[in-house]
Amino acid sequence: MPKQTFFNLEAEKRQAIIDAAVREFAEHPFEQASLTKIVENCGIAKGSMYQYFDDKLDLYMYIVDLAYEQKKAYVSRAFSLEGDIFQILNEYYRLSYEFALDHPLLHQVANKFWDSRSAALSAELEKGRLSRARDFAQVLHEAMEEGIVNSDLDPEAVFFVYHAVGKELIDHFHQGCDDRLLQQILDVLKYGLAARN
Amino acid sequence: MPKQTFFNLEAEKRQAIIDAAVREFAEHPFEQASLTKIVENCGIAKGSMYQYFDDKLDLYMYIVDLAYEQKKAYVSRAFSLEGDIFQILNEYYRLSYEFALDHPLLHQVANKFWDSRSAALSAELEKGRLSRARDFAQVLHEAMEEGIVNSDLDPEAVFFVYHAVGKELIDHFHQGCDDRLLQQILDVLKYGLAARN
DNA sequence: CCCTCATATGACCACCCGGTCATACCTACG
DNA sequence: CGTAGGTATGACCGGGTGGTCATATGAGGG
Repeated sequence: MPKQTFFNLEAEKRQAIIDAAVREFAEHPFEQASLTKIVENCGIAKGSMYQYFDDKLDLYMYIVDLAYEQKKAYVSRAFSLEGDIFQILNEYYRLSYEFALDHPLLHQVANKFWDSRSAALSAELEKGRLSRARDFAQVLHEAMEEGIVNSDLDPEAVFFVYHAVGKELIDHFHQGCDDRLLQQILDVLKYGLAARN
Repeated sequence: MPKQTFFNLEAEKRQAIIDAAVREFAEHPFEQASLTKIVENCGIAKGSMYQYFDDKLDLYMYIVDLAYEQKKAYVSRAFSLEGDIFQILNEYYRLSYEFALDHPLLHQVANKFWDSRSAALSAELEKGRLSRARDFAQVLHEAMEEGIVNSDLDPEAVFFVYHAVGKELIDHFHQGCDDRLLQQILDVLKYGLAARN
């Protein structure tokens, strides 16, 4: 968490720091991102950064949280949608895509976070995965009870598949992902490969 | 490609270099792997490394290729299997898992390769993806013609899904992956979420 | 024996990193 | 005016990096 000093800053300066950090963390994973470049790009002294944040990790997690807060503002609408699980998933990925288009840098920050292999970040990663799993399990359970989703399937395995495909999808958003392909991919998951009768 | 000098080395010394490099690249992605540590761990001088390889990238690609050659020796059997596409996929991931158990370090090297974000590696990454896509498209096409696989699906989308799930699966092999979960995941892909009648 | 040529070496280079700290600055209050 | 406390600063630290190069070694052939 940033120190109080950071929040005492004039909004303009604070934003300059955030912007520079977002740009750096959008381009490089945590370990390869350079604090030195961030301070150069926002025109403050290296030492000042340590008046605002404990260390590089503190700054990073602040920026990642910020990116996820903004993403949540887009994506959470999907879960309050009236409709079956397939419509919800549809909307979820459509909104994720919209977020990626509107905030490409924040999107990349949030995205690169999942590639982190640092021991210091593994706990945060697991926390994020669990929170996603809970949201998904809820929706899936209802759909199985309603008979919309094949209840022979293992919910854990279903989440595994959606998590994997979701990650890869979101990875590919930056190269543009037409609605058609997105639809086709969700159809593959919906109908499965095996021919029906 | 390594220089001729490298192949003139006594087998034992050559292997020591390979082993040290494999260990380093199994633990760290290309950008964070340290040449200095590699030469320390195999007991040769830093300068000698540059008698054998052009630079760090040259060494890295040699090691990655080597890992993939070994992996192919395991995995290629799946494609010559008599049986439908589902049996082939089954065998493919089972063999991948076996490889990960038998050669955990090579497995990690091959695996981490896909996380590379360096511009210098993106061409190699795309080449690898295309080669996988071709193998897969072949099997998929046949299965669709035989009516085993739902031919309404977009082959590109099917590959996307399998590529994504395959990557995530293989990522998780190092935490042990019981056969049951693997089977369940493949079932999710096979039958799809939507209830059948 | 000497000359040649491939190979081995590690000190060294320039550069980068995250983080620190003595110092200076600035404002507000007494 | 003086002092106190929050803030800004950038030179500096120790340590790391990939890569180079003058020099040494060693084997083979004339």
